[in-house]
Amino acid sequence: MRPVSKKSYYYLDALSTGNVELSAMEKKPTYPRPVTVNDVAKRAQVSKATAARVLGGYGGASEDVRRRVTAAAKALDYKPNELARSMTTGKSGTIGVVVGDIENSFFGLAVRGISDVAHANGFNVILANSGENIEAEKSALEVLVGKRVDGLIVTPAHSGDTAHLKAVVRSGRPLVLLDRSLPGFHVDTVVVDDRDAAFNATSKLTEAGHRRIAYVSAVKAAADHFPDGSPIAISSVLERVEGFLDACRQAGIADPERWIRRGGTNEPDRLRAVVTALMSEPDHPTAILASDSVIALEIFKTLQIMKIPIPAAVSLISFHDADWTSVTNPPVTVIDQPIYAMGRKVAEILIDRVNGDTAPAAFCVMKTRLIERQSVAAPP
Amino acid sequence: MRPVSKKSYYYLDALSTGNVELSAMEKKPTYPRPVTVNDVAKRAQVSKATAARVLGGYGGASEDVRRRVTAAAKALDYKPNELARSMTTGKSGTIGVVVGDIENSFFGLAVRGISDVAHANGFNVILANSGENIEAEKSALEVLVGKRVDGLIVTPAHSGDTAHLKAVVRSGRPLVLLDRSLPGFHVDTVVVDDRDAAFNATSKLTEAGHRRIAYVSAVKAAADHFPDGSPIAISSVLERVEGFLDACRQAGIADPERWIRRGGTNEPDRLRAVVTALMSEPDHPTAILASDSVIALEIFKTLQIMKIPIPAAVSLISFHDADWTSVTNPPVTVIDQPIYAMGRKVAEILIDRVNGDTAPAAFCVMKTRLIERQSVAAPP
DNA sequence: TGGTGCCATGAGACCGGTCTCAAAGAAAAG
DNA sequence: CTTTTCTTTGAGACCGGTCTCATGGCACCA
Repeated sequence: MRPVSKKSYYYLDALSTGNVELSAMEKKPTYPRPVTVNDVAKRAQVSKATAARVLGGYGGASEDVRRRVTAAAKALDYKPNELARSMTTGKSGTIGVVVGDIENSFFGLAVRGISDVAHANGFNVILANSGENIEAEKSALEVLVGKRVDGLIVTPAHSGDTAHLKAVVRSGRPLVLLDRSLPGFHVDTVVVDDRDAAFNATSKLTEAGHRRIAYVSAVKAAADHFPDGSPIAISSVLERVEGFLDACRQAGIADPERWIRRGGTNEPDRLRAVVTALMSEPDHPTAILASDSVIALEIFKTLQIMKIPIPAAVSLISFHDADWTSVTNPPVTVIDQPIYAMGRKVAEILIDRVNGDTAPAAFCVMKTRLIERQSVAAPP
Repeated sequence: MRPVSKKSYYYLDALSTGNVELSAMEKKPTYPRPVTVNDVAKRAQVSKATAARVLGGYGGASEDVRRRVTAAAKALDYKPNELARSMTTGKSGTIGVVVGDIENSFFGLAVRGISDVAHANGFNVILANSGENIEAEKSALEVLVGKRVDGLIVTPAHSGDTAHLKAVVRSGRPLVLLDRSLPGFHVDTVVVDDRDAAFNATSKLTEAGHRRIAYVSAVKAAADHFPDGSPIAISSVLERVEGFLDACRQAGIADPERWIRRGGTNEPDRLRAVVTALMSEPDHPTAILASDSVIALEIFKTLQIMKIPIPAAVSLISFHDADWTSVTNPPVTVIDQPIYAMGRKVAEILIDRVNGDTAPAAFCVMKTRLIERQSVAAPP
């Protein structure tokens, strides 16, 4: 027997086991190998290096050669292999974005802002969803770094666990935080004035005469209550809670913490239970502040089911001027955040960094605005 | 309230002292070169090939070597370069998705379905937005193919211009169409029964006694009217229009085409103008069928502004059971599409193809369901 | 004890680009 | 006409993995 090459061994194995895969493979049409610079070069009668220069648009070349190469490329339908290109240049022309919940229109809008700026600057966007889960965030980051993205935009799911983010910064890859800051972590950050926003909204409620005001947030946690010993892990949530509490205290409301509740991301059932329980208490709140529009929508639905009229029995204010908030009955008063602008801003900062900007880390706070509609009234 | 500077742009470094990371950054980006298999190999005292085998998990290796390499990798914090890996294997572990409008919750949900299946199978998703623009679609495709995605999911923006899609198929890269089919283009496709859905919804309106029914679609075009000589370029739109017309004709309505209108994607002003014009005609329609939820929302708002009561003066049915449709006043009757399931299905088909499935192209039609709420009544 | 087959390992080609460097040729300067 | 400078071009290394192939060692068997 002659020496058995790996190939013929595979072949024998397939035959002896009656493997169907092989016959499938045999049938599989053999697609043309994608054309490379080398193919173009040969056809244009120049060296690989020369062809690469005109194709990649970096070196000089005579008019004659340039024309020949371009013609050959078109004739062969040459498509550059971005992978190979990225490998030598070290640049992928891609930025990675990790958001908490892609289905939340807040992130949808922010991502559009990011994409618009990215594409205008010749960058592509790889989007990953953490589902507000820190482990998913870590693995997403791992993948994006593995793909050698040029920079990262992240809405960190947890401010306690930031080793993976610090590792990114240490490796020299630009990172910008969106919507949430990380205490003690000096890196470019774009957020809104969450504290002011919550303070203003809550003040609006206290001024209307409310004394029992609930704050319902989205972030999943072990317990429903915030003041349960479990720390608040997201800066924007913390800021909002503080603004909320400040406004309550300033209005002389005692123990406002008791009305703070958490729902869960993508867990409408759980949130509904929380709201139902909240409103079933004997001295239930007369006003609710919702931390985002999906929370608010669920609260709205639940109140509707419970036949609790807005704003007659309960007033409602929500973060995020989602599109539906103006068509409900009543339309709901919201805190308008410049989300699209935030997306643009965060992408602009990132791209500057990718292009070599070494200025000190910027902390960018954007203003919000209260849009008063008809979901706020005096308490019953 | 906490003072916020007008420019809302702070330099943290100016406030904090002695930030090591940043002062290092001010110098030059002399970051440590990322560690490679070679580095690991050297540290573990084995050859590059051996280290690569255990790191890549493909070849065999003795227990001793395996342990040494693993330890070295951990000590050096080795992160594989996916780019390099993809280049030799030809597989990137990534699927590309091109949707019409990422902000439309229809696509948001579908993308979540796709992502869930993709990630469960070890694939990553690169998302691109065509904005229903055929040129943007082409360029997105170009980029994704350049990045050597393993497969593509596309919602084609135009059924007349499909050369770029055919080129993808010809190159052997799996492609699956979502939500829209392409006539004469035999490739895996996942759609809903648009024609039936439109027929049923329209029938519901005719049964309620309506004779003047408008169909408002999202797709941008040169003119407002469909029957203007410009062909309908998207299969699902065409199917819906046909279902709509069939139902009208079956109810004995003459010239139903006159009530067909187009808005525009991401052009609320334009759509509002269309609706306003439509409803300002002397014999304006008494019912409207909206082709998706963002269209419906805009129609809803416009009618509200015009003080045209729903359903007293005008009945409304919309495609897509968007979350807000149940909280409006009145809640709107919708055609529920299994969007998330469609996303999952389309990803499953694609991944099967990537894994070598060579079965003939599948055409998958999913059923819709009419959810009756309170936006339909008899005409005034 | 030699043959045989398997396993572990290392050397080096390879993927498809970029980039460095040197040689050849052309134009400009002396 | 020679020297210098600039431009155009080609040869080949390189990026960081994968993969083929050859080799050396060991177990198994007659």
